[in-house]
Amino acid sequence: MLSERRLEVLRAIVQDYVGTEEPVGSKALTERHRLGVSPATVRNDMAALEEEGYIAQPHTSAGRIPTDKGYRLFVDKLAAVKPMTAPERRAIHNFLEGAVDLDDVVGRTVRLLAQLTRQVAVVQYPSLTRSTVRHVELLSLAPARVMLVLITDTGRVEQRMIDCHAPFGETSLADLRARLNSRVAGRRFADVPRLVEDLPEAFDVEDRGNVSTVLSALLETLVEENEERLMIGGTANLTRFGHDFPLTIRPVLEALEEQVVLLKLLGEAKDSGMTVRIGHENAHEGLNSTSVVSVGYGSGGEAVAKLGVVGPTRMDYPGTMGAVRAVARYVGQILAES
Amino acid sequence: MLSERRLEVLRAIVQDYVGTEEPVGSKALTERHRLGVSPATVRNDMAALEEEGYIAQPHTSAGRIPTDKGYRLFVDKLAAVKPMTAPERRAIHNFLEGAVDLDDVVGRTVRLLAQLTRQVAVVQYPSLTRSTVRHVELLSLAPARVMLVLITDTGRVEQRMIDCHAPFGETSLADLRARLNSRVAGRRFADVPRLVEDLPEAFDVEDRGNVSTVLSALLETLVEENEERLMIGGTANLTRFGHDFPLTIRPVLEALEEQVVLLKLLGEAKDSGMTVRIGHENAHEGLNSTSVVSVGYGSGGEAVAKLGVVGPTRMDYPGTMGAVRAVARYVGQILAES
DNA sequence: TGCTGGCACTCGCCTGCGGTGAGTGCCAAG
DNA sequence: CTTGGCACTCACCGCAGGCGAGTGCCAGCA
Repeated sequence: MLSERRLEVLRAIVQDYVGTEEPVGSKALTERHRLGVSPATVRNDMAALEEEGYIAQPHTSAGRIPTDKGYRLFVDKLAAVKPMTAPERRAIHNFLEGAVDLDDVVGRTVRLLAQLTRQVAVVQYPSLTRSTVRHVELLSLAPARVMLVLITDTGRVEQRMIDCHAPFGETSLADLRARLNSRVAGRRFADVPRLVEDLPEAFDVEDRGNVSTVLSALLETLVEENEERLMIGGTANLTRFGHDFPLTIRPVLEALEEQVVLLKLLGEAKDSGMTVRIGHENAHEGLNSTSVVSVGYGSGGEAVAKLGVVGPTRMDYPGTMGAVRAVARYVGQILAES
Repeated sequence: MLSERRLEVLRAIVQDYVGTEEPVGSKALTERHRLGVSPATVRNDMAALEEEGYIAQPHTSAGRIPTDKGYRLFVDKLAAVKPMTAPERRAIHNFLEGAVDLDDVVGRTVRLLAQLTRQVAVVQYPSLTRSTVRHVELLSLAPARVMLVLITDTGRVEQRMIDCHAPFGETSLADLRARLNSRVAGRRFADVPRLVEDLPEAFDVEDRGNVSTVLSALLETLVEENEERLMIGGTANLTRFGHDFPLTIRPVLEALEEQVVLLKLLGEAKDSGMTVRIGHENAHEGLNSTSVVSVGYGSGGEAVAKLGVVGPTRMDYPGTMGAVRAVARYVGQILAES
């Protein structure tokens, strides 16, 4: 177990390195922090910390930089989430409040988060699977062609074209629309399959095929998890990444383009509370030199989706975590209001 | 006026520089191209070309690189759009054909374009203003709350929440829905205002206020040009930009994040035919070291939106233009089919 | 046992220096 | 108008030396 002072030294190293982006040495440490001991002592502590794998030196006779393990310890034990100041909170609220629809909410959130953290922001659209149905609309576009429009309580709209085997009469369609809505409106997605199971039986034989087609399209839309969308922003902040650019930045940009990767990334995070994945803790190789801070957000008490930021492992964790948490809270509020 | 050979020299310079990314000298030119003259002659020609502002040297005693003006002459007079090969065309078609909805079409297009050109691709969603109405749906969510859903012939869906002053009866709403659709379905957006002008008169006095509210919401949705969305992809290709990275890439990333900037960028392009904006021809400062190749695409003969790529001024213009044109054509086809 | 000051050592970074070579401009001759 | 020749420029490369931040180790002291 590390002594109290050694933890203090580690904290100082992380803070200084995050600030200066340069390896930090024993002398500089004692000057900038009131550790109450001499550089020589600090050197001994550093040697111990290095032995344990919390810090490393890029080359002999240079200062130390924290390792992923060092950051991990810092985040778990040494850092407190930095709360936003009152003016910041007000600014967040004002900025989000002006949103006119869901796209706008997500767009504003991503811009806000990128600006606050000066990092790349990722915001997942409120997920379908946990929300409830507000309305299902069926439109006849051609005799044997129906458009299904699904409206959720989060304001999201999903549409889908359905080709029927046989012409679908306007009255039957209206009938189906009415029955469908009376059964599923206000219900959770997960409950829908059970609720519509016996619907075809209520129809004439000649319509049952079409009804089933429509219902299965509806169910597909509901479970289609890969339809989950997200928005990213603040990629320009990647330029502040480090000196040895092209090599570091390229895989990150590539990873960010793959929605699948990002969704998995956010999905891996714990459902409640904040998750911080540091460097190699990220499964995706391209993100091995980045840290991901993510958290769930939702309109009620429950999380319906996640958001987070991607930045260099060398990031201001307390500040970033504070910003992420605050933004998640306010987005939840905004969604609950609308 | 420049002599035939000098134009030939300029073409050779552009081609070599695009290939090697290094200033090209007189000797290398005569070796790689069959100009039929000696290096000394080429030197004279180069001096003349520099005098006219078509090429420049980064520093004394280095080779020449084309200026924006040089590239301009190259694309206007010296380069032919390189047609795609048959296998490439097949690949494009196959790749786009699997799309299941509009989002997917746009997503596939942007990925395809980025991959083909190895540059940043930008695809605008089919624009509302030029398309036609397929269906208007009105849903009563609460007594005095209506959701308007607008479906276009390009498969795009726009929704909007409307707060009414007074409760809007279900039957009146159904009436409005029916009348509205009979008037505007299949009509162009531009014609809608004229077509619905006298609609309120057909309703009872107590409903007129609500009808007007709904209609003005519809009209707003129609003209709301800033609702235009677009998708970008291939940002990882920015890493191939040049050596002096951070400075070049940052403003480009920033510009790409501003949808407004991009929409304006595409909007400036000619309606038909391909547009190439080179370096400082781009109004936005951040894109002064990039070229933008854009073209309209559409489901019928008419363009409904634009797409294009953003890359370094030092790009393979014939190849890029060929790819952009081919992709635009096939997207048009796909949209027409669906 | 743990902290401290001292000391020799390492090694990345900066600077200055000459050599090299690609590329240029100019000129006189064909 | 083209061409070969020639002197000149200047970015780039490699090398050596000095500087300095930072380290590890050790002996002395509380």
